[in-house]
Amino acid sequence: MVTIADVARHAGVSPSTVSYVLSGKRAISAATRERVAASIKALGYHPHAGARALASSRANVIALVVPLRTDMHVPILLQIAMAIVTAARGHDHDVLLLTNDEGTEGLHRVARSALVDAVIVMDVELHDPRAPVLRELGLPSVLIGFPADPAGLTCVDLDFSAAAGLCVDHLADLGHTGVALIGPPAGVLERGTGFARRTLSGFEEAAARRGLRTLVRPCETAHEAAWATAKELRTEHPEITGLVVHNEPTVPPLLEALRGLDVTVPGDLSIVAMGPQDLSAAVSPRLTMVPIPAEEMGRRAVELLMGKLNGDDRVPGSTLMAPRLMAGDSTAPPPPR
Amino acid sequence: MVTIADVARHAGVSPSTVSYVLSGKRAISAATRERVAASIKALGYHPHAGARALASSRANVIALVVPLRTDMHVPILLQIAMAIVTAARGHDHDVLLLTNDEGTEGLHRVARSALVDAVIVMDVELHDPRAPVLRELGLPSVLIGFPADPAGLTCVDLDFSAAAGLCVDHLADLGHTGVALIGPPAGVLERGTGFARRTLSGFEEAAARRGLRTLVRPCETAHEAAWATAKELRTEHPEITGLVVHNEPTVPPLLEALRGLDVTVPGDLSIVAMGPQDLSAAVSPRLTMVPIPAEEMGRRAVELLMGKLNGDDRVPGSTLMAPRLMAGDSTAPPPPR
DNA sequence: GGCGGGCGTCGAAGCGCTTCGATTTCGCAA
DNA sequence: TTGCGAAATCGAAGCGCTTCGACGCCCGCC
Repeated sequence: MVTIADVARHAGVSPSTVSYVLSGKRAISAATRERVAASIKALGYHPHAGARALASSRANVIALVVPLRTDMHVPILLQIAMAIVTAARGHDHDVLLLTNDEGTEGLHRVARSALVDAVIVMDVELHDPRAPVLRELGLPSVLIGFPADPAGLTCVDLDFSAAAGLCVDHLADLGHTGVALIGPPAGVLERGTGFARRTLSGFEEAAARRGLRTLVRPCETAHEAAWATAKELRTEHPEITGLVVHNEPTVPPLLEALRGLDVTVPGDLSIVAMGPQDLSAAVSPRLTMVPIPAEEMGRRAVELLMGKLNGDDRVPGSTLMAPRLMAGDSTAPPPPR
Repeated sequence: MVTIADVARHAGVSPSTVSYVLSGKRAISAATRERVAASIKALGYHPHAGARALASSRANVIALVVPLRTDMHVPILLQIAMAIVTAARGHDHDVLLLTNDEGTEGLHRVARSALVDAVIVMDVELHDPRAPVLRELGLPSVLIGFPADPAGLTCVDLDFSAAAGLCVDHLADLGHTGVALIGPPAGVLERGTGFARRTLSGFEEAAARRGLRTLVRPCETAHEAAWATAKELRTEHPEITGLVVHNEPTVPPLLEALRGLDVTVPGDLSIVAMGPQDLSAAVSPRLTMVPIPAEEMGRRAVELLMGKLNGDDRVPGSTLMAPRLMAGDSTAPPPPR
C-alpha cells in the first residue's frame, strides 16, 4: 500500500504538506503543489478511507435508505438512486446502500459507527418510523417524499398538486369540460403516501377553478379493473372526455381496453398521465404526460444534503419541484357533441 | 461519541479485552464477556468504522457495481441488489453502491483507498472492461453474469441453457412438435450479453434432442413488432404450437396481439416464458415460466464472496444456478390437427 | 539596517481501534 | 507447599491520516 508518507518522501516534503495539497486547507506554493501532485500520480496514491475518516471524523459517505416494499415505480426508484450516486460522487462522496429490513436499527448503526455522515431516505410514508429516528440522531438528512409532520426535516418531492393542476389546465385549455382522475388503488391512499392526496387536492382545485365537471376513480392495476373502468366511463359518464391518470401501470391495459371498446385516443378521449417519463414512448399513441423528474430529484436531494453537511443553515425544509407537462399525441380537443 | 475506552472503563477491563469480546479472537471468560456485553448495551456503543478499518485493514464493506444502462429487467436488478444487501448484512458487511459512470476508475478508487474489501459486479457483458480490472486489482470479487473469458474470476448466473431446455422439454412433454424461441432484440445478442447465446444453444440442443421443428425470432419490445411476430407465426408457421419467450417486456403486447388475432392461449398456442417471476401473475392467463431467481442469485454471490474474503480457496470459479419451471395456465397440449 | 508579518512548510499529537507479546491468575500435580 | 502450564487479561505499539501550533524565510516598511 502507498501511504501519504511515501508520497511525501517521493516529493521531498512532509506528510502534512501532502495532506494540505490534497485538502487545500492551507496555502501551498504552486511549485510544491505540482511536485506533490506529480508524486501522487506517479505512485498511484489513494488516501486510506478509514484513516481519513478516523482523523477527520468525516467518512465522505452518505447512506441511501431504499424501501424493500415500495409504492413507487421500481425503475423510478433506481433512476433516483443512480442520480443520487452520481451527484454524490460529484461532491466527493460515496453512497452506502441500506434497506429497511434492519428497521431503523440500521440507521442507528451506520450513524453511531460513523460509517456515514449523512442520510437520504427514499419513499417516505406519512407516518414513517424513520422520521423520528432521523430527528433524534441529529445527523444531516434529506427525505424524498413528505411525512405527515415534516417539522425539523428536509424533504424533497415533486409538487404533485401542481402537477395535477397542470394536467387539468391542459385539458381545459383544449376545451374539455368533464375530466376524471384515475388514481392509484384505494390501498395506497390509506397506507398513507402523501403524494396521492396532494394529487387529488390539486386536481379538485384546478377543476373547480376551471369550472369542470369531475370524477375520481381509484383503479387497480389488473387487466379486468382497467376494462371495468373503461366501460364505466363510456356508459355512465359520457360527459368525461379527458382523463388524468396517476397510476402508471394502469395505462397500458387501459389503452388496450379503450381500443377494445372502439374508443379512439385522442379522438374520443384525451389522456394525460403522471409517471415515469419512459412510459410516454412505450405506448401508442405517445402519451402526453407530466414526467417524474427522477434525475433532478436525486440531484437536488444531494445538493440539499451537501448544504447541510457544510453547515449551511439556510437549507430549506421543504422543496417542491415544479412539474412540466410534456405534450404527446394522447390529448386533443374533445369530440363535437 | 462512546469509545471502546469508555466501555472498558465502565466494565472495569482493558480496551483490548473489549475488543476481544467483540471479535471473539481470544478466549474470554463467560463472566467478563457478559459484563462487557452489558456495558456495551448500557452505553450504546458502536465501534467506529473508520478506526476499525484502519487498525484491522478490513472495512467490512463490499462494493456493488450496478450498470447505468442495462440489458437486465430493472426490477430484477433491484431485487438482486436488495438480496445482496440483505445477505451482506447477514455476514456483517455493508454495501457501497457504485455506478459505471466513473468507468473502471471507480473500482480502482474504492479498492486502493480500502473503502471496500471486495466487489460484486452486476450485468456483466462478454467483453466487459471491468473483468481485466478485477483481475489486476487482485481484490476478491464475484461477477453476476459471465464474460467471454472468465478465467481467474468467480461468476454466478442462471443456467440459461438448462432453462431453455426446461422450457422445450415442457412443451415436448405436452406433445408439441414445433416450437419457436422469441428472443431479445437482435441488438442484445450482438452487444454481447452471454445469456442470450446460452439460451439459444440450450433451446436448439433440447429441440434437436426431442426431434422438434424450431424457429428463432428476435423481437423488439414495441407493440407493432409483437403484432408482426404474432401474424407471421400464424400465417407462415402453422406448425409452431409452442413459444419460448425470453424477452420479458414483449409478453404483454404479444398476448394482446394473439388475442386480437383470435388465437387462444393455451388452446391454440402454448407460451412459456423466462423472466422475472412477478410477470407470471401480471398477465392473463397466468404464465408458465422459468423465473429468474433474483433473491437466490444475490445470496449466492455474497456467499461466494465471503468465501473468498475468508481465504477459502475452494470457491468455485463458475456457478450456474439450476432453473425451475413454474407451471401456469399458458401451456397445454397442442390443438388436434 | 532592523523589524514585523505573512506565507509556506514542518513536527508531533492524536483519532479509536486491533493485535501481539507480556503478565497475571488459577488449577492441579508433584 | 511449590512449581508449572494453560487460560485470561493487560499494555503498548502502531494503522494512515488530519490538524494545530511552531518555525523559518522573505518582503516591505519605517
